[in-house]
Amino acid sequence: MLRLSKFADYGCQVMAYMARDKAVHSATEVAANLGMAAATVSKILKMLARENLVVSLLGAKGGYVLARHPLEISVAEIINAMDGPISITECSGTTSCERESFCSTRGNWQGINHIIQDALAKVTLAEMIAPKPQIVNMRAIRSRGVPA
Amino acid sequence: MLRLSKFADYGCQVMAYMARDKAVHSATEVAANLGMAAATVSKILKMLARENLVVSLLGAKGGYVLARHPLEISVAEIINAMDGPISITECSGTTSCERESFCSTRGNWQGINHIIQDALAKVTLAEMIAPKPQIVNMRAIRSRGVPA
DNA sequence: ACTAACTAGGACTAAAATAGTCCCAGTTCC
DNA sequence: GGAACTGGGACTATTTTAGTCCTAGTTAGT
Repeated sequence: MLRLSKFADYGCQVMAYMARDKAVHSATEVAANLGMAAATVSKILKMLARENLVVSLLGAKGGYVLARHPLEISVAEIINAMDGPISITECSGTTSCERESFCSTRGNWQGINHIIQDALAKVTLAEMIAPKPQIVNMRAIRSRGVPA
Repeated sequence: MLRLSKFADYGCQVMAYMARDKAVHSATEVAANLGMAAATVSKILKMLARENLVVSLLGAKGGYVLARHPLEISVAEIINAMDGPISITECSGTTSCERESFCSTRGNWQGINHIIQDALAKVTLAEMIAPKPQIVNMRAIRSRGVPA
């Protein structure tokens, strides 16, 4: 139900790849290693650069490097960079919709948004690339058991 | 970033409308009251009925009623009914993708999915229609302050 | 100074998902 | 029997998304 665009997914993969070392990676190189089209990876890296998640180095031998340590980059940031601001519905608060009278639900959507935002903000890139999938939220596991 | 389809949004509105009383509501009536196209509302109610969130009554004077008490219907269920199963990425576990070697991130997506799923499962329809927007998650507020 | 290897940015196209409409068949009430 | 409904699916239009390509600008090496 909650769709994440492919870009957001790609974005995470690219970031995860780059997080493995501090070397400069060109778009072509990343593309080759991830088995993705060069043009697509290039586009994704441009987007990530614009949002300051990666730093671009111009010129020959240029490329991209993570802007921060993987521990300091959250999944929420990556998704934000690729798909725009997190919001589960269109009426995100600023614009008032005509149906507002019926839409007492709005406050709750916003609450839900916050919850999801929080959940994603807590997962760092470092956790994403952990070889053995790390458990994201210990409380959730304690109360519900380990997800299948 | 997390997009909810319009259908899911509509679905919640329709459910919220129906939750106000226990009367039988026809699709046309709901449509008129919510200011939506009759055909669209009809489609939405059919979907909700197929997922047993509303009960349909055939024939003249027929229509729809909530299948359960608003307190026992979660937002997650409504969204599920409209948009299919909750899943933030495409590789939801059963199918293995070719990129699996790079995709050590998968375990974490699943964890994130669970968190979001949980968050939505905790919000009931009754809470959604509460006149004063209820706070969904007290912990979140305590730790971060009331959302703007 | 020239060339090769890069990124920046945006225009553009193709493909797929979404939203929305319509139609016909079946059910029930009066 | 006719009117008022839902059930189900086919269909179309629209919007999003994904993906490609082109031109300009930057840097390293020779």
